[in-house]
Amino acid sequence: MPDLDRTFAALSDTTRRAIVAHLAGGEAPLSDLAAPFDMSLTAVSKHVRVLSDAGLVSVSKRGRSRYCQLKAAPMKDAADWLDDYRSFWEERLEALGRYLGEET
Amino acid sequence: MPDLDRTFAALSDTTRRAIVAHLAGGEAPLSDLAAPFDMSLTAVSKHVRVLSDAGLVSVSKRGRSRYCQLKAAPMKDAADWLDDYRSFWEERLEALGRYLGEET
DNA sequence: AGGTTAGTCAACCATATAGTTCACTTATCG
DNA sequence: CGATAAGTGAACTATATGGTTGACTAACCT
Repeated sequence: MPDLDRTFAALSDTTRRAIVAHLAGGEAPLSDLAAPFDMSLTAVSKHVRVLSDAGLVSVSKRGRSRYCQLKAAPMKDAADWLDDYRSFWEERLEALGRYLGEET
Repeated sequence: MPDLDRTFAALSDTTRRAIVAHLAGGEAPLSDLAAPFDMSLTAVSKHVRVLSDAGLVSVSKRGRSRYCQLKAAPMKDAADWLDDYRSFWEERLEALGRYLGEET
């Protein structure tokens, strides 16, 4: 599976995006990541594996904990892909704004 | 399914991203979209449906063709989500660059 | 040593995706 | 009218996802 496929797929789940948001504040062990969710630790572990397979997160054992860390590169790759179309949506939304605002 | 879930999921397929790229150049009928792919028209039709369910594309009948048009808003929503973490990855990648470049 | 905490693994279930083929409807062309 | 082109819909297959539970391993704390 191409990298971008896996990156976007990894980001296509609310739980995983919340995990990414959590990790943006610094590394955290699995159990910390799991705490906010009404879901088994196993389920969170699988979400982290999806993120890790996509390269969005790296996991390192320390004692009995698995510390997860957000990785920059795939985030940037996804943002870069979208940025190629930034001019497209900015023009459209500006045009819409002008239409709704009826200015001039 | 939350909007962002569907948007990212829609973008998590190479074929669909290629369709988006094609449509960024202007609207096109399904058969034009399908032409570059070694895949049945039915398959492409299903891809377009995924994009359309995600709000990324609108489809309008004209004659016997279905013209597809790229929609701006969900693209921007996805980019906005990623942008929240832009500072994160820029810092990381800059730090990496400094390390590799060994400047100062 | 014994108990608790952190996490994985395997099995299972339900649903979604990505593709196929075949049959069908519409619309255009001659 | 009849042929062709554009596209949908249904049925099918294979694989992935998102979740569960239960058994297990590994580490830390008394």
